[in-house]
Amino acid sequence: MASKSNPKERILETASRLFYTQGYNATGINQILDEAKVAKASLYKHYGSKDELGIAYIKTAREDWFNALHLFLEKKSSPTEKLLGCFDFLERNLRFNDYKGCRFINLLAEVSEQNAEMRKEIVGHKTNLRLFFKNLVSDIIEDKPTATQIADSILLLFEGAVVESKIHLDAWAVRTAKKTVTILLNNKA
Amino acid sequence: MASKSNPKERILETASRLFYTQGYNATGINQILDEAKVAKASLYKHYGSKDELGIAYIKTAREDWFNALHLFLEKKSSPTEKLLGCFDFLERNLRFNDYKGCRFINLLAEVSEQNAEMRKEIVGHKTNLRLFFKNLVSDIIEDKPTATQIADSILLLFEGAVVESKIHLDAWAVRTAKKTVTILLNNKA
DNA sequence: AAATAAATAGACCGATTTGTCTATTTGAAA
DNA sequence: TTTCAAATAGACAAATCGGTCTATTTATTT
Repeated sequence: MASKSNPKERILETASRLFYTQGYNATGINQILDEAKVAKASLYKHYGSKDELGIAYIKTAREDWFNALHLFLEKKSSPTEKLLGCFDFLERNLRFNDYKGCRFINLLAEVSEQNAEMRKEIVGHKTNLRLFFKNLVSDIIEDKPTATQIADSILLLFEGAVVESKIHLDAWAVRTAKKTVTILLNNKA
Repeated sequence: MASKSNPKERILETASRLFYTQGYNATGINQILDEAKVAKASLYKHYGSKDELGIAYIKTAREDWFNALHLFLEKKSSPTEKLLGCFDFLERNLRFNDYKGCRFINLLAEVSEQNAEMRKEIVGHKTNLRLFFKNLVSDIIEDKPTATQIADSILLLFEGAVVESKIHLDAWAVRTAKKTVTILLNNKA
């Protein structure tokens, strides 16, 4: 239960849920305080402002996301299995979150140039995701330019699937993306 | 000049620009009025509320988007040329708008379940885009399941390129997507 | 020129925003 | 038990939000 943790954690957990489901600008400080059952002074003591709470939110989201991915891929052995497993992970996650999409993409739509630190975290996360795919594909395909091209294509299919499943509230896009990844890999491997 | 058009048009033009660059929730009525140099009563006469202005915004954005696409593809003759031309159109557009991404995806991140009519317009637009690709690919690939699979893959590459270029403020994703489309088409055609 | 409609400026409203402050209570360590 | 920090409730502030209203001026039409 979130209500059992300490105030600082409760604030971040509640903010994380509300920022994700309602959006950052549409979520007010007072709603977070109400639902977290925490006093206002506690929020401004642990986090200095709403923006800093937003930064804490996106930073922990970064850690959580890759932690969950690596945990999911633990049992997979080959690079190909891991690559395809990413799309199973994605489908499970999107479904679990009622197709709310990607926290980072959603936030980026709201704070494009406003908060520089938020943007930095978002870009950093997506850069890591790009590198993650590149490293995996490099274990399968020797030719470097080809590996980069395929890896980036997988990235685009991945991101496209996230967005499209949020639009249509359905996971068909993720399965299509996964199928296309196998085609691309069989094509050049 | 926008300042030459009538108040109703000026409101929509200004709102369109601000909603796109700042986000819907982050843009207040008063800023729109200030920059459009229009009285508040004019806004509430022509559009009944901010939400209805938002709906008008996304409806005209729908029309404008496909109009611009069809105009861009006018000279292209073959389906393959048109498919690849979509990515040239995308690159030109994204660059022109300083990589602000997709109006529809951005708005969806802010009003997911709040405003049902906005969501309907967004989903409608993206459904049309999906059908657009499907029809084009169907002219190239006879086998229907294969055509659908390829068309949806192109859609995902397209959407992924939009998102990724917004993140990295660069068009490499669009060019990668375009290249992968040629691979997919040559693979099965 | 008179009549009518459109647009203007700007006061005003209640609600809400982020953020500050005081005063009190809780809880744990010394 | 005393002490000290952490958390609480809640008043308060200044700004902004979307939205309404009145009164005046500008344009258009007859």
